[in-house]
Amino acid sequence: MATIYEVAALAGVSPATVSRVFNGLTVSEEKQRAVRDAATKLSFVPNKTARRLRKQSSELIALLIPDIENPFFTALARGVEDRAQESGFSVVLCNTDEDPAKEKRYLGIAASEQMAGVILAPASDEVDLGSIAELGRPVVAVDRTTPYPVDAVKVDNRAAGIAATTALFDQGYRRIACIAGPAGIETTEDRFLGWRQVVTARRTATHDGYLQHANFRVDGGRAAMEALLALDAPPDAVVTTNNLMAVGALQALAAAGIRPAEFGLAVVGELPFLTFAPASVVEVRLPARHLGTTAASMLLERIAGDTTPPRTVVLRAEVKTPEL
Amino acid sequence: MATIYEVAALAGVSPATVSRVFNGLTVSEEKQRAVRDAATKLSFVPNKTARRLRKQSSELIALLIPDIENPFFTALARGVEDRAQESGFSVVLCNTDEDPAKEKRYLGIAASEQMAGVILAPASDEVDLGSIAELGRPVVAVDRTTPYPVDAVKVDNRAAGIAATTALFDQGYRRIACIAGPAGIETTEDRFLGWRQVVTARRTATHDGYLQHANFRVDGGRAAMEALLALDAPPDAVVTTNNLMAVGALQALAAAGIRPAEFGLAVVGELPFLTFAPASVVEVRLPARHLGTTAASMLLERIAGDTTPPRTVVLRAEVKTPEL
DNA sequence: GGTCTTGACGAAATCGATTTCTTGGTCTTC
DNA sequence: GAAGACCAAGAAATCGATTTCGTCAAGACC
Repeated sequence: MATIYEVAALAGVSPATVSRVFNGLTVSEEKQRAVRDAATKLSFVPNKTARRLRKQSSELIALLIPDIENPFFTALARGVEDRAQESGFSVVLCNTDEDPAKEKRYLGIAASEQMAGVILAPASDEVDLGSIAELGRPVVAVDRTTPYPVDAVKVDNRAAGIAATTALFDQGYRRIACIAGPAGIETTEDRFLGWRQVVTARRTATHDGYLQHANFRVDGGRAAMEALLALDAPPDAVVTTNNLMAVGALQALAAAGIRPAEFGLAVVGELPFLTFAPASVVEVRLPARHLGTTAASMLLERIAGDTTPPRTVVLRAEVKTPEL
Repeated sequence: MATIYEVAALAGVSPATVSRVFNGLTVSEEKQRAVRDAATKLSFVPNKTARRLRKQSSELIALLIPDIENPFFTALARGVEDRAQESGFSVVLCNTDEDPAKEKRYLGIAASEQMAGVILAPASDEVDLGSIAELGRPVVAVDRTTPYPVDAVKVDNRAAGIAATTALFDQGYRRIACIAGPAGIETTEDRFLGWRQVVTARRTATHDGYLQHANFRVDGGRAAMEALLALDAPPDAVVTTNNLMAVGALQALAAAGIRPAEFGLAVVGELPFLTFAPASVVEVRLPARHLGTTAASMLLERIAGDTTPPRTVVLRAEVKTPEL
């Protein structure tokens, strides 16, 4: 790999001039041509590391997501990537695995790699943005918010929970349970509050076991649904607060020999890779990709120097009731 | 962010000594303690960029995959990540989108960011590893191979295709079609050859349209299945050469009102997020995660200085026939 | 013609670590 | 006790870019 010095020597100019050519500063026509010729001849590519050391920043943005195997987050990642790409930034994807320790590690890496900024779907409330913040690097929280005064892009989760539950009610179900995620995680908390609000207001039947907490994954949803079916007065419908738990719930229903139409299911999120006609499931579709592009746009504005006070953008989910 | 100079000043030693402490070289007990105290007091973290500029290499490995929304590749990524993590390396995930241009861009980034190595699931045959190779950075091809003399980890795709087709034959199907991926991609090519071998050897019924080429995604599988069903002599079973196309095929079957048991389906890969009892589908499970860990192990060995000739590791897929 | 502004561009400093070179001191060894 | 071996540790070079500073020349203006 050729360096700027070799290019300079070949072109008969100083390294400074080569740098100026590559950074679009004023250089005379002829030297410019000489430099470019020399550069192509040596197939010169500026060393990003050296540049970064000098400039104290890079064209890399870190994206921290809690579960890379969840299609919601990969769709979000696509959004971030597409937007970043347009501005010449590259995205480093980091899988925190819902683990605050891993999250911390990656934030440290983002700092010591002098990445230009961070987009973060926090694994927990006690995320520590101190190290990033004191470097002055912008951070955008996505999907979930943080206690720090940073930009955020989220979904109106309460409304999504309400919409999901109301849709089931409107279909005639009157014993509506809820499979929520781990307690303490904001998104699932709000969606579950939406459910409770509707259930309370409409005075549907209820039962101690109608609220199940599960992990955010398929197995959690399956176990929760099995628990619901084992109640003496089982529900006739259920709201799951994320996509993967809905998959688990459907698996449990299938295993119990219950056909989709007999049992109402509403999911906050989208059922991934559905293989049967999904007409019988209410999906409250989250704008995953849009969350990503929005977060990336906000981050890029900050990187470009925007210093207005932190904003929080709230996107709406789109209800897709089955055509009956 | 404190620098090594500030630590040195506070500890009353030279920067060189601080560096030595952090790199485990011989330093007297007392200076070592002084340095560590100063470092913690200033919460010093070595600047990775400066280190990289000097050492000409980093603890970052690039993983280039063609489709981040395909669960096969995310599982593979998990494998890479887990293994890399153990050795203190971080993984930069790059989504090439099956696009040779994007792939090239990311390879350039990997080079100019002086990443320690690259794990690559090539988007096409004409991948250009020149820039990486001339830097002497190790490359491991995963899932698909390249024309370059580099390490590779792959699956015995031919055997997988044979296994899938044979399983359908054994279940009694005699009109077995194949939905293959885009022509020219090695994995799908080999799987399709496996299918053809069985179909020819067992002399099952055949038809011009029994081989469908589709893109690697859900919509491709669906379209291909629709085309199959529209034939005058439609097949009674189908082998799909990847996971997402199987999802599409199942969707098309469901839309046509054909129940799983009436039509044989074998998939090379795993059906993601299945919501019905999958007993009726033959899955030839690919060791996605294992591909990732193996590739990462090989790469890490190369990074550590292994200079033995390139190896190709071939893993076997595991057939999971439905319990009838 | 003389002073002032302007612009191109080279010399050298800089970013923050690692690593080579050097020095001064301690420890062996005959 | 002198010579050689060895070791801790500071001084300075180095990695490859960017950027400040200063110089020199050309053009503007009175």
